[in-house]
Formats: sequence, structure tokens, C-alpha cells
Amino acid sequence: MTRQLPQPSRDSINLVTLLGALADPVRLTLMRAMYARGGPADCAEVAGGVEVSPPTVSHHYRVLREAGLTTTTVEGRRRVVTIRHDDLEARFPGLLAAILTPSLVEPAPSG
Amino acid sequence: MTRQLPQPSRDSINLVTLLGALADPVRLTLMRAMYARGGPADCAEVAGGVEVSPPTVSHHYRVLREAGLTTTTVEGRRRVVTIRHDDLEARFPGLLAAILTPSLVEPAPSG
DNA sequence: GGGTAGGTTCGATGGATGTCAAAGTGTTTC
DNA sequence: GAAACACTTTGACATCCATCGAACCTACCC
Repeated sequence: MTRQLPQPSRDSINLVTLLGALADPVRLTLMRAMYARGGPADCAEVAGGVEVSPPTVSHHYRVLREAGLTTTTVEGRRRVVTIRHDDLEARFPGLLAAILTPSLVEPAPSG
Repeated sequence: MTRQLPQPSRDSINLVTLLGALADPVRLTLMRAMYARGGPADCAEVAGGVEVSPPTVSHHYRVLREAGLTTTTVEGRRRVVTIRHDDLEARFPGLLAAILTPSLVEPAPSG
């Protein structure tokens, strides 16, 4: 049996809240990992690429979900997370791709 | 005589910092106003649409500039601010448009 | 039932951030 | 030079936020 954790409706997704959710290195890493997978992903698996404690990971997943970026479903004792592509594309076309698409340009040369 | 205030080079613009700069209602309002003007704009004029004290406005302009979003030049006793379209498009294609383009969809219906 | 595994909640803590009043800096004008 | 102007800087304050340890909660397994 699976149940879905509470999340904002498409229309109540707020841009400032959304940007705030993405303006954190850990959350951006999580989002990139999910985005690369392209579909539903195991929470624990995604969180493998990040080095913070379980409570902190849980906190970040909650922030992403409450900002309207992700959907989380509980399946047994594991969580499955999905990026809300359709809702986000409808509200802010192109935004997700612009932020999460791996750029060809590397961060910075030196200094 | 005009001089330019210090700002990060194109290559050292950081995505997390940039998103953090945009994740504030006052700064987003300022950016939208500049974006709508399309070119160099008078700082005071742009700030007219926002209801905070002069020190706070000054603080927000600084955050935007240090994040790499804007260029500020001093001309006499007034400041002129410009969005760094070229640099931002080079580093994060489509991002600015996705965030600042006025959407057809209104915020939310009610609740 | 007992044990384990995956996650969450609670509480505390240190650091970042938005805000303004007061004082300071450089510029134009009279 | 004095006054007015347009900001900025400094200092203080309240709030938010990321983080972790400890305790808790279900779900699965024997």
C-alpha cells in the first residue's frame, strides 16, 4: 500500500519559495540527481551522493516537497521521490531545465 | 565621470548564490522591474516600486550585484543599474527569462 | 514477539539574513 | 563654503535556517 505525503497544489506553488528551496547546495545536489534519473527515484539512493546526517536529509526532502518541487510517496518502509515536471513546466516554463541541466561550462577556472 | 562598482567575473558566478539572491520578494521585485525596462535603469526609479527603507534597498542592490546579476555604475550622485544579460545567458542559458518573464498564469486563485 | 532497517520528529545550537535608525561619504547647487 | 541630495556603512536586533544527537514510529523478517 502506498500513500502520498502532503504537497502544495499546482496553483499555489510560489516562485520565491521555490527559488529558496533550490538555493542550497545539498538540495540542489538532490534535485540534480533526481533530474538525471528522469523518473521516480529511491530517496535513500539519491541521498547517497550527499554527506549529511539522516535527519538533515529528511529535512531537505521536506523543504523540496513543501516548495512544490517534488512528490513523495511512501512504499513500505522506503520513500520514492519524483520531480513534478508537469506542474512546474505549467507554472514556470523552462525553469527546471535552466537550473538543473548540467552545463557544459565548468564552475570556475581559478579565483 | 562614472565608475563601476565591484562585481564577480562571469566565470565566478555561482548558481546557489544566484538563486539565493533571487529568493527574496524585494529583490525579485527589483529584478522584474529592471527586466521590464530592458536596459540601464535609474536605481531610485526602480526602487520606487518597493516599500522598504533606503538602507535596505541599498543592501538588496548590493546582494544582486555581488551575486553577479547586475552591474552598477555611479554617475554623479545617482546609481545606474543593469542586468548582466550576456554573462548570465552564457553561464545559465534561459534561466533569467524563465524566472523573470511575466507569466500568463496568475499566482493563485484563493487559498 | 523481538530485532533490524529506513525515516521522521523534537530540541538545541550556531550562523546567516532582512530590517531600520543613526551617522558618514561624495556630489550638485546656491 | 553651506546646504541639500542620494546613497552607503555601521551597529543592533529579531528571525530564519542548516545541522546534528536522541528518541520515536512503522514496516519487514525470523
